[in-house]
Amino acid sequence: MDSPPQQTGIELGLHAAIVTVQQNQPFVICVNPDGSGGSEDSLPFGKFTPLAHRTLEIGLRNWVKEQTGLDLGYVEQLYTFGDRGRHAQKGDRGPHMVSIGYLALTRVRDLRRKGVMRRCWYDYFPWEDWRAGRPQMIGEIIEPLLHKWSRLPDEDAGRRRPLGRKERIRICFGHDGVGWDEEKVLDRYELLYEAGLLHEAGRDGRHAASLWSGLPALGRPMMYDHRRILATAISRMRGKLKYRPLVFELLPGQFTLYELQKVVEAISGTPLHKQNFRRLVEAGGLVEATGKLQKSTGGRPAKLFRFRRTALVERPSPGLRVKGPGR
Amino acid sequence: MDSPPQQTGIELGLHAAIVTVQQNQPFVICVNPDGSGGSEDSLPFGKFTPLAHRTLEIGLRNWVKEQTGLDLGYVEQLYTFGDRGRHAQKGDRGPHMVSIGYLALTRVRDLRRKGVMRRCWYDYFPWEDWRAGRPQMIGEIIEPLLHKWSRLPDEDAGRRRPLGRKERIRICFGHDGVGWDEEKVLDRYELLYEAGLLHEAGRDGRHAASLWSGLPALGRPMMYDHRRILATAISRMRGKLKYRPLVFELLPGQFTLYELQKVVEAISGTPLHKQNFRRLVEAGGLVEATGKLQKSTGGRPAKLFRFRRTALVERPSPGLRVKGPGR
DNA sequence: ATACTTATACTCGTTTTGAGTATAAGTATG
DNA sequence: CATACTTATACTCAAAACGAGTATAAGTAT
Repeated sequence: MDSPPQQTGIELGLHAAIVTVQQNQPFVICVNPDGSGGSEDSLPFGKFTPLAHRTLEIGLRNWVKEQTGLDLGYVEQLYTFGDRGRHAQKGDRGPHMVSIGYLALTRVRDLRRKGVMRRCWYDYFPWEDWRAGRPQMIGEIIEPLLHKWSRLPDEDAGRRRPLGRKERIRICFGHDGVGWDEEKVLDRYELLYEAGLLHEAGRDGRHAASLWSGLPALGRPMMYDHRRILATAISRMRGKLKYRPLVFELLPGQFTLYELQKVVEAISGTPLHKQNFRRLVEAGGLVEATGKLQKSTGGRPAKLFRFRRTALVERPSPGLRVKGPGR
Repeated sequence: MDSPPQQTGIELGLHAAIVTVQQNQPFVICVNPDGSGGSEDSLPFGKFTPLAHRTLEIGLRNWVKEQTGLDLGYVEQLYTFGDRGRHAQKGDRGPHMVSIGYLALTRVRDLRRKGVMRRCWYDYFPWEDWRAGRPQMIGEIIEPLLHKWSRLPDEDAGRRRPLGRKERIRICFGHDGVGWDEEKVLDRYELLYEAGLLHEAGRDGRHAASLWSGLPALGRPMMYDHRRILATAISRMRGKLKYRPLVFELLPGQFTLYELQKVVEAISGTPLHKQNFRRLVEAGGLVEATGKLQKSTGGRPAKLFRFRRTALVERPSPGLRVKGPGR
């Protein structure tokens, strides 16, 4: 017998984008559901069960602990995703799935759990890494395809879209006098999604995949809408970096200013002027010298610093007001 | 017979903090469930039913339309609230309620619907309006009570609370060299809540209301956790104002720079230097003169301006980088 | 000893900001 | 219609912040 015709209810999923930085690379922690097979990467996630978990965040922490063995430190809610068809991949007619995405920061050193791994987030968003200059793929692959798309008929024009496709491309990818805004990670993801250039868009049936036949994959795809959640996480981190001392969650207790800079660059995806970064940080009062030195720099030993927790009390928005390369 | 022992499921509520500005006052739109009786104000809200609504936002728009008659323009998701006991007021053992809060902006002129009204948001948060200087109630009522609270034993100390109560009070209310940060609306709400100084805290059972017997109500309470949602909305608006052209959603098509300033002041709750505000706005390129004049100023006629939609294309973060009075 | 590395300090011209003063162009009042 | 009063707008000026360097310090590798 079939299961009874269950009233279509709602299930809440909790999803974590767990970020860590190592060797100057920003990583996100992934799980690969079928062991290590060919399936797509997925963020750790699980269902919220109000009977078991007093709060959403506790539920998230439990799922992450169970799936990855990690105890999370800093956790922040990002966004709730609830569009119908989000789980179209499954094709099931079960209860409607609504997902809450979280950003978590950690300093994890090794992941021993099988099926759990970290991956550089620029594997998923190669166009977001400007540390070595503008990525070639933007000019060579993305922009030509987007401009082709911008000339196709646009059924959405006008309706809730104050800007045309061409303008959106300019804003997102920075051209013709518009600068690159490293915070627009989600906008860029959504533009590429809408243009049908991402693998996920095919699942959604939004655009005939045939339109872009032979398209090289733009970044590594993820399960469901997990890449969108990750894009949201990166956007949030890049923005919040500037007015909240988030970075220190990713650094050890003591660090050199250059290490700090490299972490900020890894997250923001832009190179920074070393001398001015140092001036900014020291003037900001977020940090204090420990009196010790780091010898293994290869050159002059660097002073070690620590985060001044009390800085939170002194400054209205204690972040690293870094600015990218501008236009 | 009782209803069958229903498996405790999840219900998703959609809540809207609808903001509008009139006569230099920021308003939020409320509904009073029992007609216009003595019951507490509530934000428009309703259940998300995936069968009826394709997306969460569509669901929200429908509920708002049904309850208030308003067609919303700008809508933005704020936060998802899911703690157990949020609806403790009801005391029911039904399905667990999770709520998604939204911020909406509108230029509504008149609300004709019965039971629907607008109310100045500083009725709920009188300590947030610094336009005429530091509100007296902070020094005379809030701070004395908070300091009394800070001397009580703190069971949370250390655990997930890097800062002590005294430091949190200083950060939130700006004292001893710490400036007032108008964006910390939610932090202040939560501090007052934790201290048991808000009416809502009594419902939660967190603090014996008797501790503060004879306490004058700190701001007007709202149903459930609606005041927390409103605090989140105000925080978000005050922050986003600075890097997104939100204000223009609240202004008519044409406006003088002084009107623009008054709207910004109403939202941020701080006074601004008129000449510098004008310089900032004109330099920002967000606005262009229409060539017409507003005569009814009482003095020299003011030029009328309009929002330049294309400014979005030119600037990386096109907001009004206003700064409050600082410390 | 010499070249090379990285860290740190200082300089300098430009831009932005805070806080004004000065002037323009109306209305209200005697 | 002269005068005071109102509000709008323009301009000034010193302080601070910023972008892009040069200079110097203190190590390692050969």
